[in-house]
Amino acid sequence: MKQHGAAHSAQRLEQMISKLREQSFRLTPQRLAVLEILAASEGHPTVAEIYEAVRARFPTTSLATVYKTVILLKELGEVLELGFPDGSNRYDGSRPQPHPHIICTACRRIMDPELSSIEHLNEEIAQKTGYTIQHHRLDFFGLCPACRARR
Amino acid sequence: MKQHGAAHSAQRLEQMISKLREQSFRLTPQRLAVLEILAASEGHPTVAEIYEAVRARFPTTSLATVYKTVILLKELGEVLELGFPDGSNRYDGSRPQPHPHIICTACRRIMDPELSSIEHLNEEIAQKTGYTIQHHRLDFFGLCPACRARR
DNA sequence: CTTCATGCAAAACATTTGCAGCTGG
DNA sequence: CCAGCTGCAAATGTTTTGCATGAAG
Repeated sequence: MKQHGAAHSAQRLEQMISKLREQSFRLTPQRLAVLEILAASEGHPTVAEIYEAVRARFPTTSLATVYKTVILLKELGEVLELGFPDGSNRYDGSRPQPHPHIICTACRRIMDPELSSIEHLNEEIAQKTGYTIQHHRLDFFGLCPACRARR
Repeated sequence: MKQHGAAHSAQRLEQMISKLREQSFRLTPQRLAVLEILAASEGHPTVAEIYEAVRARFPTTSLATVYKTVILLKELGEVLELGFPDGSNRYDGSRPQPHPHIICTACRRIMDPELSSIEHLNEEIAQKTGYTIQHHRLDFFGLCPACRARR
């Protein structure tokens, strides 16, 4: 269901670094640490989680810097921001293109399901509404098998 | 593309009132004002907008009460909450069931497009992942015809 | 009458900003 | 070197909470 972890992660990291260099952004150790965390993230970490992970590797990093870096990467299209109604924001640096998510409403875990027929929707909408579609967001909410069993 | 405004709005208001009575929640003037605004809302107002609209009719209402009422209605399933990555929350009291939205990234207007093949997706996901799907969220982002012309 | 709801102000959060000092290229 | 980045702390903005008062049922 997902690409091979380590290889994909290394590739993502390279891609992010290139993008920064391309646009003459500096590669500071703090930034690099954030990039590595995001590129390697299998889950969908919050800023606070990224901050903790970065600190383990580079202890003087500040929360503000993590925010600034994440925002920068988002603007460069190298990270996908997922905001939820409860105000929590999560980030996906592993797959920065929009893709569906499925969120367990009990354990709050987020997964990336495969789903074929979505690109189709963009076209249908464009045609019916006359809008130029830039991107979309599709989330499913429900109980994962483990949490369902636990009830 | 949408139900007839006034009739549908009145019907939604009745439905909300019934739901509150059913569960023995009190019908205060402040609540009623919020219900009316939400039931009649063609757009997708923010809490601040609801607050303003309610104040026009019932000037002593506090922001906290609007929040509490909106949260109550959300829990009763009578209002749909739409959170966005920028932290803004919007509410749809006119159609409380999940439905797709299309958001213009220039003028920020939100519309409700018709789209046939969504229920189908719930099933496909349930089958592929083993989750019990409770609800979903589908948003499209793009330029509306007016904003595109303006470029 | 007896809750439950309201309104106020303070608290709680998450995120952003201003700025002095540091540092990558 | 010096523009851009960092870290700190303060500011911001939104939503939540505690509690005394008021009113719905």
